[in-house]
Amino acid sequence: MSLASPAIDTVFAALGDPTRRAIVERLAASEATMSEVAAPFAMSLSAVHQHIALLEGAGIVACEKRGRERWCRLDPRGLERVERWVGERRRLWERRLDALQLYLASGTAGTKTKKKRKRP
Amino acid sequence: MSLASPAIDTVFAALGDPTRRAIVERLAASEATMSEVAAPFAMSLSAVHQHIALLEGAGIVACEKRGRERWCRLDPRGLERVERWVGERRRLWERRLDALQLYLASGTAGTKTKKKRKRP
DNA sequence: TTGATATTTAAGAAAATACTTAAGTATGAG
DNA sequence: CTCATACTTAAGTATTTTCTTAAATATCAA
Repeated sequence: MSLASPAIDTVFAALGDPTRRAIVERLAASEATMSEVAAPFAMSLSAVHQHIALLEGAGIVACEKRGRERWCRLDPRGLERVERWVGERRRLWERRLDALQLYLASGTAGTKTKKKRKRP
Repeated sequence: MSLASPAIDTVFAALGDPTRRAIVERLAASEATMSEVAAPFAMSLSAVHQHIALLEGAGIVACEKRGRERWCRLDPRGLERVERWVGERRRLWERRLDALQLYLASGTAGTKTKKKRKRP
């Protein structure tokens, strides 16, 4: 029943493949059955099935069986986790850059890192 | 001289590997030389070198040689592209969900998709 | 029931990745 | 110049991933 979200590792690995990103792209437009998803690809249905299973395991896609068809749709929570992971790291680094800018602008550069130095 | 940014494909593939994400994580904290980056990992320096080269090729990390050391730091633009790609798809799908909610709430459900239907 | 459709599963070939070791090159210190 | 440090590069092995074919299973329709 998978209450815990899949390891972020799994999520990134899933998006690492171009076919799977194309599937995400397709499902961003609308939900679709497996055959519909598979149609544009030059590979067997079985291969696409495996890709979808992987996306499902990563929490990026959620599927539901209706009759003999499997309807697939995007699970925004999977993508959200990627955004958060990437965004957090980027902002962490950018804040550091900003701090450096301030530091350099303050004219303290070249003084090793003493507290403040009242100019002599 | 690489004016164009690397294919989004390359960027996602780069982040698909756990070691490389750990490197990103490390560099989000501060820039570092290759040896410093490599230190915590249980693999050869050569392997880490290859990972860093790949991250560089993907535009996620930017390096600069100072003397005999190679200093590496995060290039926020690489991560930003991932955020954008993922965010755009997620929002596209979520907007569609919202529209569906509205549609269902409007009491039009079950009427196939005619324009509006003034209630009879 | 019988046949067609829509997956699903299993097993293995093929291709791509991640690592290793070993042998380079470049730079700094003495 | 000589030695040690800090990477770099090349080549090959190992593992992982992707994709295929073939043989199920499940559902629908007549």
